[in-house]
Amino acid sequence: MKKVTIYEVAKESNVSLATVSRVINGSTVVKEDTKRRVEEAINKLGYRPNAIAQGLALSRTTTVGLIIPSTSISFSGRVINGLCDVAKIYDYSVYLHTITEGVTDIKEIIDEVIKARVDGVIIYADKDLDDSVKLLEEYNIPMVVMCNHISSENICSVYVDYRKAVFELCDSYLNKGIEDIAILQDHRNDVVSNLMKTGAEEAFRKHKKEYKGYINVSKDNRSTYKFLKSYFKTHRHKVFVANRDSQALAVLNAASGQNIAIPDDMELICMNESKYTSSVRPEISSFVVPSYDLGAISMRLMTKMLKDEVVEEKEKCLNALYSPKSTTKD
Amino acid sequence: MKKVTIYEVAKESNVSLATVSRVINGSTVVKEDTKRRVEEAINKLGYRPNAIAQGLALSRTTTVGLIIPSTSISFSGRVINGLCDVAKIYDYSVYLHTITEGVTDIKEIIDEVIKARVDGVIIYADKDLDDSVKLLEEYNIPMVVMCNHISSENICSVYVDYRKAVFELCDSYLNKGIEDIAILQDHRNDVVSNLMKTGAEEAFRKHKKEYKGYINVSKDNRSTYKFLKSYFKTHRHKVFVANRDSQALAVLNAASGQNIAIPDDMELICMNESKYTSSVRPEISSFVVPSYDLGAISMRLMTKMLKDEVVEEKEKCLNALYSPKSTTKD
DNA sequence: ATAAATAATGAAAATTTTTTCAATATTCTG
DNA sequence: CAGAATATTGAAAAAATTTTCATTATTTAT
Repeated sequence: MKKVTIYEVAKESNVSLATVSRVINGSTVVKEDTKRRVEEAINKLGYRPNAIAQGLALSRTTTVGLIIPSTSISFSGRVINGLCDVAKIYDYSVYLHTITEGVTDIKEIIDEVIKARVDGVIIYADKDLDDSVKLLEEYNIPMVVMCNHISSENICSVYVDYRKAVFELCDSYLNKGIEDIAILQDHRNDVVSNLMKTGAEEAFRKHKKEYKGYINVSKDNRSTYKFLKSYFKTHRHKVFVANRDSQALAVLNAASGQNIAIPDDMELICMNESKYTSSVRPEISSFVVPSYDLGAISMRLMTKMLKDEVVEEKEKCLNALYSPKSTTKD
Repeated sequence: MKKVTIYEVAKESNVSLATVSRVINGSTVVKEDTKRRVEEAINKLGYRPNAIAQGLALSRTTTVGLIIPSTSISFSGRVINGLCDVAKIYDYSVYLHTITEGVTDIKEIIDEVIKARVDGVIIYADKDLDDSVKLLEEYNIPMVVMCNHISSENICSVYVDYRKAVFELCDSYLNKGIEDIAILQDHRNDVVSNLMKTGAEEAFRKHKKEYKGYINVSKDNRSTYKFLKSYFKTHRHKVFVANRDSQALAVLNAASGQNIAIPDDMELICMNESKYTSSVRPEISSFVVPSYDLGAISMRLMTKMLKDEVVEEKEKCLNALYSPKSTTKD
């Protein structure tokens, strides 16, 4: 089972390498007759072009590096899906590198990606990855940053406007005279939490008030649940905002345990809708975050940069759609 | 910003290409002094080897193609994590291709993977992908098949033994004289459902009974929920087994709506534990499926094949761990 | 029918690396 | 110190493509 190269195809069809190459790429016209001969040879021999050799000859790999944290995988999963689907449309391949917090050396990954000569890099950069972006910037490679707004000559960014989401949420409650809004904060200190913070504070400022409803918890859902169970023995809130879906479930369970009826005693809102927040009972409100789109749009922007199309918007802001708990009882 | 190649490094450090290559790869000893000179040049110029050229010269890319369906992304997500983590340890990169059912043309993906000259392919092959495996087989490329047991010269496989899990589950209930066990079946007709079927049937056969407790539902959770809501008006079961976590939640919600107490009136068991099945109330039992391990082991097997280590077991069977609902109230 | 224009093809260089084989330099042995 | 043995290095080929420039073949216009 020897490997068949362009040479064999050339010999089989009695033409030169150049002509075979032309048939493969459709770059120049070749006579209908020779084209057919070459194609027959390709099929007969089962020839598949070698992308590595092509990459070398063209200094182009039609490959995009994706660097993404492995936490919150169901979210990143949808991002990856969107990204891959669009990549496929534009004939790009995806080089995946996941980052396991505290384990992965990001410099190594960047080295890897640069070595692989990907045409561009898409990186999911919540707070922790800020300096990776800077590191990559030095290579002057086209980049799309997800989850953060940074842009420059070679960099586009796509993010979800959690600030606006929380602002509007708080604003509407404040308009109704409700100001007892709790926001769960874990200690990730990531972009999302910070945007939420800003949104809440802006809303309260608009109403000439100061926001101080943060409830600090750990990253671990189980201990968050335990904490809240005792917390609810002494504290109540009209509105409770959680970031991730698993946090929202922890709140829900802790609240139910203390006979806090949702939504009557307390509104529970999750910033990231998932199939779980939408199927749990009692039903809770949530923001539908366009995670698939986040990936899809990022990749689309990347293809634009790579194909030298004009990128009219270098920073793309996506809205989270508020989806109040369904009131219909089916 | 011109690109720096091995030539520039050679010139800068006054040695030949060959010597630079030797320093980079540590393949042969070079004099300590020259080695230092070369390394200085590499740092000074910021040289990064070109993996594409290396790939061409070596006919080896240290790259593994991963083909995985995009459905059930939180599960695949963990698989991907395990896989990437192990890949990193052995210095392999991952070429990701997701398959969107009904959208993606698998032949195209296989073409892509072959073109990219990956060193091996790992494919998640529940039923639908059987023929892709056959297609790939023709290329005689090292393969690991996840979720299915196929093995041959060049193929290893790793799967979770749902058959055994369901067998033991049913057997233990039958031993207690409980035989009213319902199993939810959607129409995916995938490997997992079939294994579950086999397990249940074997257990019942062992007790000289015939199993016929399947409840057929659609793939869509929302309609499953609606269906079950009316189903429970007229039917009751002692034990109810769901495959995916979202299905289990649908059962839970439908049952609660009909005042079926879990676990007192009905035991609910989910075959795939997730952070949701483990945090929902009332608590439900579930099998912990080692999805991370599934990916990690697959990649480890792949590295063994690629490094020509002996692979003692070509088929690796993983057990799902039964985790009955926690009885401790924290 | 011939010159001019155009279409189709091929030869060879270029892409960046590894590796083999040969050459040179160094160290050792007696 | 000569010759042998060994260590270190370099020249060139090889990997599979694309592309430029030149050449040959064909068509068009006169």
